[in-house]
Amino acid sequence: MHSLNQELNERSRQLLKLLVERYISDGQPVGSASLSRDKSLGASAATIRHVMADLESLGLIHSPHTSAGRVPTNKGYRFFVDSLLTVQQPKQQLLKQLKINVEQQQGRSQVIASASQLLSGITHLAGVVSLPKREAANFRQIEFMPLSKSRVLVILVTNDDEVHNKVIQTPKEFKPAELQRAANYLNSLFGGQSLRQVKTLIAQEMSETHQQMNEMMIDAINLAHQGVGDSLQSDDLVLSGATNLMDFQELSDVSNIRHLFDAFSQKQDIIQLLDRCMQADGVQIFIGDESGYHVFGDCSLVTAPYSIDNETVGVLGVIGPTRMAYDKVIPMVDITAKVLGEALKS
Amino acid sequence: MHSLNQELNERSRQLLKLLVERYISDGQPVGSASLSRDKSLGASAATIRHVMADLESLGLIHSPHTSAGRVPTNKGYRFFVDSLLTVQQPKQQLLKQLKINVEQQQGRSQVIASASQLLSGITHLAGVVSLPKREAANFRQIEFMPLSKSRVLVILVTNDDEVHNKVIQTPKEFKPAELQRAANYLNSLFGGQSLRQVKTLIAQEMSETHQQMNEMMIDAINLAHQGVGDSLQSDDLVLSGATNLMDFQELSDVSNIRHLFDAFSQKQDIIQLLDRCMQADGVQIFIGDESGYHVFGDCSLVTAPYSIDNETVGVLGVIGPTRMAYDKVIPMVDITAKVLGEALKS
DNA sequence: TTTTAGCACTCTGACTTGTTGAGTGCCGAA
DNA sequence: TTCGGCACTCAACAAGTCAGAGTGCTAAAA
Repeated sequence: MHSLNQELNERSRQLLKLLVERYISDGQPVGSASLSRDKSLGASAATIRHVMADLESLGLIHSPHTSAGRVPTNKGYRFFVDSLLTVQQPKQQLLKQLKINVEQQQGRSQVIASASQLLSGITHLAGVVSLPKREAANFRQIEFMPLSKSRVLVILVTNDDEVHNKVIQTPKEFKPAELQRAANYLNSLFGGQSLRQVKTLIAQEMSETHQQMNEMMIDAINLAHQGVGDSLQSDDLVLSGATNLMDFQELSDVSNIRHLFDAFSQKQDIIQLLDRCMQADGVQIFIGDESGYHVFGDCSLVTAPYSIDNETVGVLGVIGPTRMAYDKVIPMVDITAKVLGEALKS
Repeated sequence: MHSLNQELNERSRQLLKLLVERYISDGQPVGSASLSRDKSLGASAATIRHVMADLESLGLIHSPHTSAGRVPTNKGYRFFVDSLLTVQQPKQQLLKQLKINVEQQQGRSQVIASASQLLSGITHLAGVVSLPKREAANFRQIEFMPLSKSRVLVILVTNDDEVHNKVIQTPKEFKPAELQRAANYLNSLFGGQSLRQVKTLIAQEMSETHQQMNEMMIDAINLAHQGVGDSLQSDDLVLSGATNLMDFQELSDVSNIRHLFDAFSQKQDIIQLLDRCMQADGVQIFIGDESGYHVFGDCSLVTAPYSIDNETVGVLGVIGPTRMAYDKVIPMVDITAKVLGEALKS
């Protein structure tokens, strides 16, 4: 099969574009007569019907029933966003407003929450932001606090002023002074490096022959291993405006909504899905079940990774019905990712 | 108006009880014929109709339309749960299962999440647990960490192994050693006391004449004031199984569900509502909009406070349609509160 | 060969109509 | 006070009608 681009002549593409746009704005199947009224095509309803028949045989549109107009298929949407879509650049004013809103928040979690809310508020869809990967954060300070004989509380502070804590089991009892020394040692060893580096450093130290290390250092490394170890992949996400999705009839049967919200409270699957978008460079779009996630049968997901200092640390995006205003959503997701990255830098 | 208890004779009460039970189990308006088939009443349909007419004029039941059976009103439910309900004691085995499930979790938040999930899982309704008030927790240790010239990170560890942190602005620049001294001082001063006590202590110290205090102590108290100050009412709640509510037809029109879920993601109003239940001693029930919260128009809320060492620290409960199996939900909420309190003690 | 008008056909959705069954209120007898 | 009987009401369902929108096909026009 050769590319649709070659298969379709200019008029067919124009027609498909018009049809998708019309369906997105009206939500009703669009028929030949309605399209022929649009002067930009300059063809009669009958001609349009011919073209539509072609498009249907190519699987780009289909009829819900005999005498309803046509509706884009997922494949049709895909072709539309890939080859036909002209995105609207968002107003400069909106960008400014966005920046102000996000940057006036204080605290990492506030900034992220506001980004998510802005996404959902402006698009009237559901906004989602994955929390920044901790691996990218820098090690600032570690402290140990004895809780009981064999339990120690590890407090890890990263340079984005976040505090992570974890209770670990220790093989032996440590005296406060020992813990203090271990912390001092680790702080001088790891201070300022990224958690990813720290992790590899710990792995190195543990595998090396412990010739030039004294007992305290060995203990310290072991403690760090337990305390820092799996605290890296604490994935989570912030979801806003999920209820916006209830306003769309195409999703509005209760069982559909139920599945969707089950997925939202599950989180796990969505986190995985977003993780897959971390690799991509710019805006990425999943239409319908392209995500391999059947719950999104009638939904699309528009995502963009966001980065701090050129390093991708997370993903944000918008979830909505396949029938969404891609021309507005895509740039919105795009600039929100940039704004969020900027805001997190400081 | 004298009490309904006097107004109603035994048969009327039996009938109301039967009617509510029938409606709760079937979800259909229940008619006189259907009730007369129940031998326990021993009255004909016509007689039952007379009684029903009385109950209707008292506002305890009503007809959705001329020829549909009767349905309990909120007032009817209220009378039912207050005077007619015989709760089922839950099986011993369930209690055991519950205990095992909750106690095998590790970490406060895990324990709470499991309690919420069990509530929703067993009742097939929405479970909700408010996080324990921090005020009840004991002060264990405080640490200060300089972030920049005028910003200090306060780390507060409580005896339930929870770590709370907050960035505060300081009027002057502190040297690390100064912060260390301040922390030491505060730790020796407050160690082991409840945060509520600590709070009053701080207030006292600040209002007293600072005669016998040196400058370090004054700084320390000021830092503590900022760091501990409003960290007390960090209210939050854990909600599970909200999607269960979508299964009930009486709520299943989309706009109803939307309002309900808006409220859930809002959280604030529900937190307030739960807070009001902290005062109550045992299980408390809000039927319909008795809560003063119109979103719950067709919902009821069954709550119970839970306590650690005889001190009430939080509230848990179940949200469901007014037509819920109160006889099973009430004891379930009751024992879950006890189990949760126990589990949090250790 | 492509485009167009015309036509018969199909399907949905809104509306009407009739029927059934459940339930009610009232009345008069037991 | 209780009960059976009776006329009445209403929702729910099924079936039928109708207008409107849209289609595919065909034959004529460009």
